[in-house]
Amino acid sequence: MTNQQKLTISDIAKLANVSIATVSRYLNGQLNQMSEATAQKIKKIITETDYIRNSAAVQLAKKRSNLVAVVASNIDEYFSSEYFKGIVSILSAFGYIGVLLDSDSNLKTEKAHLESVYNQNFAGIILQPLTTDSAVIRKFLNHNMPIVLIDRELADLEMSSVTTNNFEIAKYAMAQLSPDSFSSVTVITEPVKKLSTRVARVAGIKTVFDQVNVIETRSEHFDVNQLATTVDLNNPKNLLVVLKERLLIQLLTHPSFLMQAHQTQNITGFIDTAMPRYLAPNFKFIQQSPYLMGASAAEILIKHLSSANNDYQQNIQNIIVPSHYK
Amino acid sequence: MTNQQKLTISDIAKLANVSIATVSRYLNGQLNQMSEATAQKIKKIITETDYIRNSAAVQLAKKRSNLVAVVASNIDEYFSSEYFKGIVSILSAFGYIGVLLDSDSNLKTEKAHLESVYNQNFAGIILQPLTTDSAVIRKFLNHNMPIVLIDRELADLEMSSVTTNNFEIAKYAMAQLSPDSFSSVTVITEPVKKLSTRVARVAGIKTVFDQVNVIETRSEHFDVNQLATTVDLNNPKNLLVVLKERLLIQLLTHPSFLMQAHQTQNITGFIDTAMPRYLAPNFKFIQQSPYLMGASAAEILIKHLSSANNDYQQNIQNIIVPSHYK
DNA sequence: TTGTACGCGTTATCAT
DNA sequence: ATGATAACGCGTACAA
Repeated sequence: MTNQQKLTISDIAKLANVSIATVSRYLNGQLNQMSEATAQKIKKIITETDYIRNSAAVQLAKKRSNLVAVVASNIDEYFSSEYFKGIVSILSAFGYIGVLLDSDSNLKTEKAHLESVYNQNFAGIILQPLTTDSAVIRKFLNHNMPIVLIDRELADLEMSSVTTNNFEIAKYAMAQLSPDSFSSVTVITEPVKKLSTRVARVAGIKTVFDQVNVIETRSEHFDVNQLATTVDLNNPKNLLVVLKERLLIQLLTHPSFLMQAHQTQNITGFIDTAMPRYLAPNFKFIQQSPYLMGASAAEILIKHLSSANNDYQQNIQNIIVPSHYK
Repeated sequence: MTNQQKLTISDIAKLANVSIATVSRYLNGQLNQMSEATAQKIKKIITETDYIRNSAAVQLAKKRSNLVAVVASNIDEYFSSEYFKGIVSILSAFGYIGVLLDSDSNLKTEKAHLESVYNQNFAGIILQPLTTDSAVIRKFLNHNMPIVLIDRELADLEMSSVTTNNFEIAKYAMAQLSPDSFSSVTVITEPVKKLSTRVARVAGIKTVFDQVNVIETRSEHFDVNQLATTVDLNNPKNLLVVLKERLLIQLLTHPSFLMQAHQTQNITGFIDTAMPRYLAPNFKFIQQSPYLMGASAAEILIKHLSSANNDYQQNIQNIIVPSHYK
């Protein structure tokens, strides 16, 4: 193991018998500003010595970073990893590198991350917000750090965002399920609070059904047996709508459901993977497109990044990536 | 939206009527080196102006970064997100921030990430390697950039790692399944190649069973129906061992298995979540502890980070976090 | 085509 | 307790 001292650009310059300016130009791809010979000379030295730039110095001099923070509400969700992949695919095409921070469904963690992102001068941030308090986020705008929201919006602050058509698709799905054959609906969801996503979904459902019973639970503590004590899971006149895939899967894998998997559909929900379809091949679900959402978010961010300093306001976009009931 | 220019430490110094040295001391928590009065004065200005340090400059001056890269082979796996959470929990306690890069099961992507990590001067890296080529990684060692491997090892290079007891637990699980009642074993796995994890698991199985048929597939293309044409899934004398949770779930949700869920166990596998247990409550599986593995990896990295420059070799640790058959 | 010299924002050493 | 100032490593006018 060779323990080389850190080489600097001036070391390379000396070794190549050129000035640091020339080396710097080489490093920045300005090859047309130098003779082929010197370019080769420099290239040789650099590969031989395995030299790498000090990116802190680069950032300081160039006044910009190429790191984009992606703050996910909880990476346990398949949804997160999928949109992250979408984000990275776009970002990397523009020379940015996307790094994932996990809020772990914890408001304090999210706040800490936002603080970090803020301090580490990332070039921009894509945020799936946990908080509904826009004050935490305003800071980014004040400091001209581009931000785009994904999955969820914030009520009282105008900024770029990528969401899905929660309200419309919920409404549409309900309409497809021949409302006449159900007398009531039970919605199973994580706590609705003010989260735009969940609020919109419930609202969409309520446009079709009058009798809507919303049951809030947390997936970590979700117990189907206990649920069965308050809800008649086998009542064919009661439609179950599950707003989160993990909860849906737990329901579908419950023995009472496995038995009736081929009967008339009396359960549906929002899904991100194909797994619910394995469990109930004949049922329809509301399928989101997280990868696409991520890609869109990244595209918007790139626009903000590559536009002049002060026109964040001008470039604000609110994109809706539709989900499908199928 | 106020469009403030970026404040620097010297701006703060002027506003507070002190020198930049004093402000710098304040920022670095050396409060005992100044009067209470000046500390308050500086604090006031900083909060009022919402000043933040330029971390590129800090890094340049301090010659160190507080970013740790976590390069996952594919974040679709629940396994990844779980160990990432474990990593972050330790890292953040030491003031480091962990950022996740996703290789997306793609060797080229992994290589690109390693290159990035290398160039962005992160403080260290935790890698779940896709490659079996240690040359790619040797560079990190050469440049004194601490690295610890997670989940998988590399044959020909000595470095810190955290793995599980793949061989032993596979062997143990086989022994528990009363080998006499099975005449053969079918192993279903993603391509084994040289991946240490899969190799060890298969080896463990083979110590107990002679008749082992290894079927390689990719989870994206996995088709249970097709598998059924070559393997008799309902043969009670044939034990199915699935090395990857996602494949296992697809098998368990297949109609033919749902029917026999309460019979004698003729299928098992490696799992990371509770989902397979929902599907087959009476079966036993090999459960890993990704969160713990992540935490261990981070602890090792911290040691490398906080020890002197040149003794990576001295601090090499190879930790095994056991999995359990239950 | 190539080189000199200054600036980027902060830390840390040495004075005072 | 506080201040002046030389690094840190690189980019980039401006010169040559």
